[in-house]
Amino acid sequence: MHVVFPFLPSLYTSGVMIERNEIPRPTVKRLSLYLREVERLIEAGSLTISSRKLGEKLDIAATQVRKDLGHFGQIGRSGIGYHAVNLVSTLREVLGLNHNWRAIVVGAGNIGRALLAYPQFSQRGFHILAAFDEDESVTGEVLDGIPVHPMETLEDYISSEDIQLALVAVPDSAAQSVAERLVAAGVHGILNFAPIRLHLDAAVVSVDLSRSMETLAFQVAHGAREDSEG
Amino acid sequence: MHVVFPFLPSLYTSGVMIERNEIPRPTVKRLSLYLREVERLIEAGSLTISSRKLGEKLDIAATQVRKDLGHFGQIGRSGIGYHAVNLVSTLREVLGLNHNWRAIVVGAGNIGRALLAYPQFSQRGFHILAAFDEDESVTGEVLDGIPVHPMETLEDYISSEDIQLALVAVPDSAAQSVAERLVAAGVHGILNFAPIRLHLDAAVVSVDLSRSMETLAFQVAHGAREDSEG
DNA sequence: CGTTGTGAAATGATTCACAGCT
DNA sequence: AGCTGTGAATCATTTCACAACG
Repeated sequence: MHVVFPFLPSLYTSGVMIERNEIPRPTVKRLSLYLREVERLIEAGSLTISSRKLGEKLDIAATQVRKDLGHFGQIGRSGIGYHAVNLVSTLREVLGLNHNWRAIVVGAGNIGRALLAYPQFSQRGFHILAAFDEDESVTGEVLDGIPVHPMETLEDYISSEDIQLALVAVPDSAAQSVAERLVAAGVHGILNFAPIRLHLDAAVVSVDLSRSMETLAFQVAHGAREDSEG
Repeated sequence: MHVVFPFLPSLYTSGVMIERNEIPRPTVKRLSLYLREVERLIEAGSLTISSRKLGEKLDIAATQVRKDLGHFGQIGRSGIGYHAVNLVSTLREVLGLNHNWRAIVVGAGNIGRALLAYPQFSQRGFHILAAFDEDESVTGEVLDGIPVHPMETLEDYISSEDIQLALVAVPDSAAQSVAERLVAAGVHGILNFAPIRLHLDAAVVSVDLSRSMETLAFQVAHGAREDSEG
């Protein structure tokens, strides 16, 4: 399955040109890994990074790395590698991380609270501005510096605060209807923690903990000794 | 990439025969979805389930469903579909869910605590028996009915309690060394929440929240309107 | 007629091989 | 020598097409 760039004829922003074509889904998922690893290597003093060095750290073939990065034009230099700082900025640009994302958490149960306290989000430009919950014993409180509002105020908040992303950690039975409210109110992307397939006119990424555990159980039961994403 | 069944010449347990051959990785990841959906359909009164009905619910092509289930022998009936109850038991068997999995959580921070309270695990046969943390202010406590032990007792506990799985939610910098201790002490599978690639002689499934958010950001930034796993 | 199971074809992704640059 | 970029080849997965069954 491919993600199609719907821009015609090309997207040109802050120096990174992306031709109107397709980026394979597996590539998109690796971009995030590359970004994090390049940042680590810069931290460790690297000015320039070869596809081989990057691939070694991540257990990805060097030629795979080059094919992936090749989608963004000829950004490397023969005999040298990739300019580390430029590579970070290309990856951030492509992933959409230059945007300042405004997000909310819906559902202030155990998972919701863990998300409120997750420090990596704000470091990455994902700003969680509020949480929402149905339970009156929690609304009005401030958890980890983030206010919890009642569900009735959801739509008003999303439009007045210009919220683009929502992290949905509500009970399974409520997930579809909550997600519909979010999208109707203007949210464009949802990170879903309920183990159901949401049917929406929006981007959805799901984190399914039971499924991850079952994949793990399968691997252990069958003696597989190999990493995989959950 | 394939998961190879290391059994010769075949695995035969409680009625389900799996020939010694390979099951594609994408198939394994769908099995879990099938199981959950079939359970829901049984709940809703279905005795028999067709590949088309199952596929519709999950947005998976009917022929994909049939190819996937075809790995476990000829378990469907032409003109009828699959016997719902038998299908559940085949899927549970294949996924290794008949086993009573004994697990621990390492790291009793925000994510660790959310995992301790996650009800779906025990429903699925994953029993979390204890948590471990370095912080003395939390060791000795009981969270959601689960005791938190000090890290020094990790190895003894794993071997004496016969722990097979560990959910690792420790700081990034500690993840690799903690995971090594777990595997050395006898753990066979790790669900890893740190955004690093663990190098271990064990099955590893990783849940990477930042990466999921970045994949979501990419999709929103590029106008994709399609679900994906995180 | 609706359904499964399955070879064959098509599609998609990774790896190879190597030309060309530094 | 070490490196990127990329067409070609290989490998993996999905989809098609259809025979056989209920």
